[in-house]
Amino acid sequence: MILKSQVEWALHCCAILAGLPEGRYLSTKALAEFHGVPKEYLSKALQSLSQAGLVHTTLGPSGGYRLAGTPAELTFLDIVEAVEGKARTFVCNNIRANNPCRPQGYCESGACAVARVMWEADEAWRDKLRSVRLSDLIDTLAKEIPAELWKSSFEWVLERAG
Amino acid sequence: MILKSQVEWALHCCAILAGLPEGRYLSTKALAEFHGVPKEYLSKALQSLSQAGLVHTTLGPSGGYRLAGTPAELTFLDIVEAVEGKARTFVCNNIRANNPCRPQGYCESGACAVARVMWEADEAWRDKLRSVRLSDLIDTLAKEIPAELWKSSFEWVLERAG
DNA sequence: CAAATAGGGATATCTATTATCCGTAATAAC
DNA sequence: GTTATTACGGATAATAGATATCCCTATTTG
Repeated sequence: MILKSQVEWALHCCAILAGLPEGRYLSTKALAEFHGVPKEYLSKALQSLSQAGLVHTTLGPSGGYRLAGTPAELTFLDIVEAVEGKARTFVCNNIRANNPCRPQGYCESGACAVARVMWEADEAWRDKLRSVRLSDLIDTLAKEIPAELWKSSFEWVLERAG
Repeated sequence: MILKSQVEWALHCCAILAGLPEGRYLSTKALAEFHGVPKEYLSKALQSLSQAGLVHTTLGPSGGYRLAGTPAELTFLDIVEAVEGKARTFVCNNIRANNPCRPQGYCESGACAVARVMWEADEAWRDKLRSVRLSDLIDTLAKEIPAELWKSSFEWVLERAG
């Protein structure tokens, strides 16, 4: 069970978009080049972010993506769920229902106890992702990335932002 | 991203094995029939449990599986990891390394900040699974399953346990 | 009008999951 | 000892999902 690589791409892209000046947009092409990933496929991830309402888009030359809100309003969970979907990672196929000792027409009282535990773990995962905002990531990156690289990356983006 | 159905099977099988009297074994065939899942494929999941040391096996007629320890010594995480593997659910492909602004031969200081957050969430998931013991599940099931069904299921198993 | 863009659909490729089959060694019952 | 039954591992196939590419359309900028 491994998350799509698009999740990683989307997170990094949002981190870049978070540094974009007000009203500017960055294209799929620029984001793909910056991260060294295939443009066409990255486009699908960005469309997922768009459909989830996390980013705004504009068409035409100088078009592209910008965050729909502030980095503090966007959580890791928002981004992960936009790309990966909101479905639980554990699917209950209710195999207890195959128990040969069950009386005919027996009706379940509630969700399977096994599934409930797995779903609680799933929720713990989501809770953690919900607790980290994009702005937290930016703060961390600002501390860890050398000032020189931070600056040149910002300029690289500005040159291509419409 | 969805867990293997074998995870569900393994959890339910362990719940059954937990009720097995001391020194008795239950075969793949019986476990497969009880849960209504393909015997050959379930066998793979049980082999994973065996390789992880969670269950003991015996060959020959009246052979099969029993828990290696007590239900209180076995956690959900043990079972999930035995089947699903211990690998993290988020793989960092280090796409930050493709940043065109990076100086030649630039060396990472540590793990990517994005990956660290994703891995923390992964750990939160594992922490939750580690906190629930198989004995906890049995306690829950004992409360929720009608006494009649509980008893008949136990007898069904006993008839087939070697 | 021309160029560049997001968006969507169709399609292909690759990988992981799901599933089945068969041979081998070990064990228990007879 | 013989036979039946079992776990185990390897090989293989079928299916689904992830990864990736291509093309067409509508829209916007210059």
